[in-house]
Amino acid sequence: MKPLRLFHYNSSMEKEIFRDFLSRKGLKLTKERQKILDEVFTLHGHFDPEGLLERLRRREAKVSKASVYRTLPLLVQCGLVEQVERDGKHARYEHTFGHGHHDHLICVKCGRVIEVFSPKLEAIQDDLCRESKFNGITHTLEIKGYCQSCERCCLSSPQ
Amino acid sequence: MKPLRLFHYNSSMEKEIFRDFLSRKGLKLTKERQKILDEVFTLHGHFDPEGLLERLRRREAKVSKASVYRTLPLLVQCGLVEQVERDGKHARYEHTFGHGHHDHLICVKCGRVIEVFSPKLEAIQDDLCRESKFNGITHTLEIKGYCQSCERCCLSSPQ
DNA sequence: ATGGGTGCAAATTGTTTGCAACTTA
DNA sequence: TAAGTTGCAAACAATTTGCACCCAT
Repeated sequence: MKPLRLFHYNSSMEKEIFRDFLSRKGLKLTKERQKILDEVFTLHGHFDPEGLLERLRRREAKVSKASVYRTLPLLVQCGLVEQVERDGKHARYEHTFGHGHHDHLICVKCGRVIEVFSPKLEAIQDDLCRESKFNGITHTLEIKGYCQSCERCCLSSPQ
Repeated sequence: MKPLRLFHYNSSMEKEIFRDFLSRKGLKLTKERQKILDEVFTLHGHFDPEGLLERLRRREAKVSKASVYRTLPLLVQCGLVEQVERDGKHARYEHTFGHGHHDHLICVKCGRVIEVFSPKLEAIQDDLCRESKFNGITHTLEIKGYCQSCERCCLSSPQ
């Protein structure tokens, strides 16, 4: 993990990671998988399969919906992408490599997402895992509530 | 909130809370809603709409699938139930009243769920919200990894 | 060349909804 | 009795899958 930080961020690193992962499982790095990987790391922030597909279409990239749905779990499995929220029916993802781990404050009124990070919080989670003899790999923390502007303008509205 | 702790836990309290919530919104406490509420507080642990419906059927309770799906959001809205995980397609819930807030360590190998709680962690979350001027209402923390027994026996198996 | 991968369209499946009849406040 | 609620079945929408052809390794 450490050495990576010494280099200038290189956009082909995630491709190498993905390729390694695939070959270790006897799978292939096809053009479609590459296009999907590129798009995921080009866009910053969260995305859902639908939106990703749309972005791919808006460029040249001809990738089918099925391939998007088949590739996302692979990206999650090899740790390049995380599933961050599943509100209603939509699964939402974000890429994690070169992005840094963080948690989310989600406004239930306007949907805004604020990214936060606290080393102390990470440390306490390690403690919790240790106490339960649990080998924690990843975690998701989502705090739902009201962001500043919704708090200000909608205080007394119903719901 | 305080007075409740002074009494021995009384199974009708959640009913009162639900009734109050409903009447405040001009809704009614129907037999179906009561049966659903009872079942949710009878079962301990997590559940999904499907499983809840099955349990209801296994007793006398004639409640339709539609009513289950229509009632669960109400229970969430009034704070008696929380949505805790959404893995694959299934939404999972648990009741919170008389149960105490806690977070989850989820084993990705065997699916076991360990409940944990840390006041320090809660406090740090409050800090995070304050820094972002965010009014946090609820939160969900899920740490995924390997529980002790899966760690022991499956260390080198693929995936 | 061979085994995995793709696109398409059809199938699945969890969840939502329209509606006529029924209950609760 | 007025307004919300139910059950049913049909509608939806996100995701998955079968299959014939295609392409990395």
